[in-house]
Amino acid sequence: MQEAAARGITIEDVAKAAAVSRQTVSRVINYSPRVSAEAKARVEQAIARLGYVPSLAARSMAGGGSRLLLAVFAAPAPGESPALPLDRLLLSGTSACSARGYRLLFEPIAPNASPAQAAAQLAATLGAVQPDGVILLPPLGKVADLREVLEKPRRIACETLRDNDDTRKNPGESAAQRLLALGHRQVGYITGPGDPERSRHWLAGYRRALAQNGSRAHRYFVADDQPDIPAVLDCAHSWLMPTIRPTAIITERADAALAVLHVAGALKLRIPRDLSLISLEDDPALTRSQPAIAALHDPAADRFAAACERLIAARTAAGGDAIGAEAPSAPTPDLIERASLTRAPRTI
Amino acid sequence: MQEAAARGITIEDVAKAAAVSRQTVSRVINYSPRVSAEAKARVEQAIARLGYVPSLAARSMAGGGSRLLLAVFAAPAPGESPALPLDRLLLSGTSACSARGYRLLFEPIAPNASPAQAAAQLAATLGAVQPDGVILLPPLGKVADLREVLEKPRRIACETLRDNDDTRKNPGESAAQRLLALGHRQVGYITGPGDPERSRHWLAGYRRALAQNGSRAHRYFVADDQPDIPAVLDCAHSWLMPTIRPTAIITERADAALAVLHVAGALKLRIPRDLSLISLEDDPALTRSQPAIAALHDPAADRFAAACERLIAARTAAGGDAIGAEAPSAPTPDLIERASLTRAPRTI
DNA sequence: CTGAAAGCGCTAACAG
DNA sequence: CTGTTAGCGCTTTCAG
Repeated sequence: MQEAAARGITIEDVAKAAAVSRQTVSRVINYSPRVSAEAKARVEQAIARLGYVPSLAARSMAGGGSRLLLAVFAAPAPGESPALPLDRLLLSGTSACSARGYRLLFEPIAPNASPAQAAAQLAATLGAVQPDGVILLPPLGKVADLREVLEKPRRIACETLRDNDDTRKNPGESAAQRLLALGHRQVGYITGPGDPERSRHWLAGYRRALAQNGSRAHRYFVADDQPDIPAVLDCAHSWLMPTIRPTAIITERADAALAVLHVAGALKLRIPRDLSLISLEDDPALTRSQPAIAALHDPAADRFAAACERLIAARTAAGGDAIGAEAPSAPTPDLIERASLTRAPRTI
Repeated sequence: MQEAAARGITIEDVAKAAAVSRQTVSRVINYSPRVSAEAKARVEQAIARLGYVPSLAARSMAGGGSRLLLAVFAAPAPGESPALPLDRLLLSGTSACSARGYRLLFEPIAPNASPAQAAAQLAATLGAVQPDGVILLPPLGKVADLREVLEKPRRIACETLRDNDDTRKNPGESAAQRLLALGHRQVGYITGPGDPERSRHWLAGYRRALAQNGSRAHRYFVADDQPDIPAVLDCAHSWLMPTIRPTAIITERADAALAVLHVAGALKLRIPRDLSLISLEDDPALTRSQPAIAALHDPAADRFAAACERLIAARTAAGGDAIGAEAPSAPTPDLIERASLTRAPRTI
């Protein structure tokens, strides 16, 4: 990377500098094993010296694959916030791709588009970009028209990131079960703003877990439809003020957990001794709070990165040439235990 | 768009179907004026019928421009949250680009990379992608090595999105001035977690505004270094409890504004009659709160989209061919007035 | 206004 | 193991 000059330097220049043919250079940059160690060394040196970088466009055109992945997502309606943690997906996906020499392109589907329109839009992008793989982000995995477009002209590798709920254990249920295992019976649940359907689903999981353990807290300590922080504060206060109160609270959102933490503090309740806390959404702020608050790990970003890796691996394998791709990183545990968690107190 | 089949259909197919040469088709899809209306119509019809979409790679290779824009940003260190509203940038940038047939690629620069390493990384990407333009997101605009890379081999059009602070009126100052204009003197300021340097800068603006108006509130009602919601709640409570209290509060973060709103409610203060509120960060939740909270509009996404548009327009103009690009959308006002704002009460 | 020719940088086939 | 020969689909340049 000495010269770092990238534009204008072609495979031809490298071939000349290394005194080999273009093909040999091509083989080297494509990790073909059929190159002598010596030639390979010369080529690699020339590449480094010249600062050669293969052109994506040329590779794509010559049939070597575009080395482009396309992530398709539903654009939020104006004024709405996206249903996906787009920033985290961008970060994890991009790094997964770039580690393997791939690039990731995000394609929004207009929020009000019909399935047919969405399919047409995707088809156009597919034709223009010719990605090596496509990831359908939720809830697009369910749209049949889109999947069809990926099969029709030429089958394109496709990964579908389903809603977490399809894969992950129901977060509400997981959290509740953990708390129940710690002996808690009076477990509260506070929903957050966001996709109401998701909330309903998670809440149902929580209710299920509690019911199975004979707790009735889910009849009393459930705050449904709590959009903002003021409401959460009110709710927490009304729950924690009386003598009969929850010994543990689950919140869907990180800021809600923080709010509960504050109310507890104001009421002289010690965390976790008097009250255990779990947030269903993780956030750096939960690490810094006093005490730190346990949270469920959202695997969306990890699974997205994994999907990218699979897509890339698929093409690499199909190409036949072996390239030492690092193993996908180990999965993170579901629940990140932090100081906000402890056994239920003896007295109810 | 009848067939929507995109792959495999080339300019050649269209030319045949329209009974013209490839060139004429090329001229049509590039909006060249030198085509007879009749030929143009035939071509356009053929394109629609066949579902033809020009290949980016081929266009790029033939020298027609890659129709790719590259947005370079500093990746946050692991565990940190990004300094930029990446999701909003992605949304606005992507839509600005796709409206003109362009695509946007995000390139993270490793957080611990030296300027030289960053430059090498950018050079590599430049060589591979050959974008028609590059946007350097803050704080990368200041890195000389990066700008140099964009000049050296072949000058690449570049827009630099500077920190808001460089362009926008200091948000802390703006908000304070608005409040002062409304007659407020006791104006409080609550920082939020995030870039401490930014906080310092905004806070300084607030202080300046107050000092120029002879208020001393900035000596008493400033909560610096308030990382989380619990702390904000404590702070708001301690300010609003006494008889001598601020008549207006500025918060850097939306959730902090919501927290203050709650505390005020608990203390039976009516908003905005007893307390005016401005958040320096806007958020949909501020619309839904009771009452809605005024906020400063963050122009980052708009300016990013505008930068993309400029880059595209530059290349289009250079190409010489006229394409009717819509005028960039009108700028949004700085301060979004909402119900949380009113004149200061007569009594101090 | 239209067409023909040439080539962008690379990789898939084939030979050697 | 290496080199040669063809294009990929499009745009440029140059002729009509």
